[in-house]
Amino acid sequence: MPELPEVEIVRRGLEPFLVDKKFKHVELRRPDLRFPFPEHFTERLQGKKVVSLGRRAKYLLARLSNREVLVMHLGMSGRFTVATPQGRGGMIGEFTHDTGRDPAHDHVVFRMESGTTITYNDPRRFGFMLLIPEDELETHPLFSGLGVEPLGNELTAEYLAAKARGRRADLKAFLMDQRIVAGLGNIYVCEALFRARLSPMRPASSLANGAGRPTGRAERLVQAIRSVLWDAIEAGGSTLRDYRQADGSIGAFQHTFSVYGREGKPCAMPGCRGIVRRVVQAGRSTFYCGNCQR
DNA sequence: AAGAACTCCTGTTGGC
DNA sequence: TGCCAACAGGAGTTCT
Repeated sequence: MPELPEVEIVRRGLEPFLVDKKFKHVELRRPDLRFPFPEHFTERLQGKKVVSLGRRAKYLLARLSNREVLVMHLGMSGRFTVATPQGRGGMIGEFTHDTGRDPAHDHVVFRMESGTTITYNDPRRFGFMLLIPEDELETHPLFSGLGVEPLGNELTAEYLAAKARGRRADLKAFLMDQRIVAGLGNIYVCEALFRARLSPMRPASSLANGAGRPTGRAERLVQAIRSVLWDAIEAGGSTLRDYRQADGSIGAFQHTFSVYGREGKPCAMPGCRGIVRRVVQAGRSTFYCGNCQR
């Protein structure tokens, strides 16, 4: 599930229940996810207050009152559910992408002093949690090599061209590489390449000319990446299928993929008569229109 | 050093 | 209907 937009949506959903709140009790139901939990994980969290909840790439970063950072990655199937006791009826508010989750995969339960319970569920267990001192975050191996944030000022055509120069990898693989642009995944790479009308099989080096300057393709790609991520975040607000706000309102849900998962369907580009095709690159499905993506 | 293959794990889907 | 292979929104590790 989670690429940058989804992680950002999860961050926004968790923020009011975590920031300025203290961990009262943390329950681990297994010793590891993708990696073992840090030593004394529960003890190191209990009694600490969350100062802020941020995001870098696909990582959630909960800064704690003791200057440690709780780093959380959702992997492929990680999800959080928030349960809040409300009013006399004990009404439950839920923030989740999946009501039908199997409690057998509830691996971590955070009980906050506020009374909120936040449960981490992850069937495939590709997610993980770490505790890293705040001042070691930037130099930590997981973070030191990360590329630029696509929604920040650092993603420019010049940046992409400089990174792409001489690269023989496919454009698809280049964009999936977190060391280039941090936070893109299979869906949004496919969608961004569609918006930029660029073939996933084109060599990454074609984003730069002989002098290492960005081509028009690089300019288009930057705009496409930004727009698809912003649109996804905006629409993501409506993916909170089971989110009920205090007033009881429910978000609508909408999928607006142009190519992802649309093999065999007509291309969405106005005027294009192409059909969406699926190929496998580096073991991952790529969806694209061979007619208008060149 | 870059790039591709392999790996972790469980659940769902589509074809026979 | 049941069975089995393919596949799933990720990314570190290991190999060439």
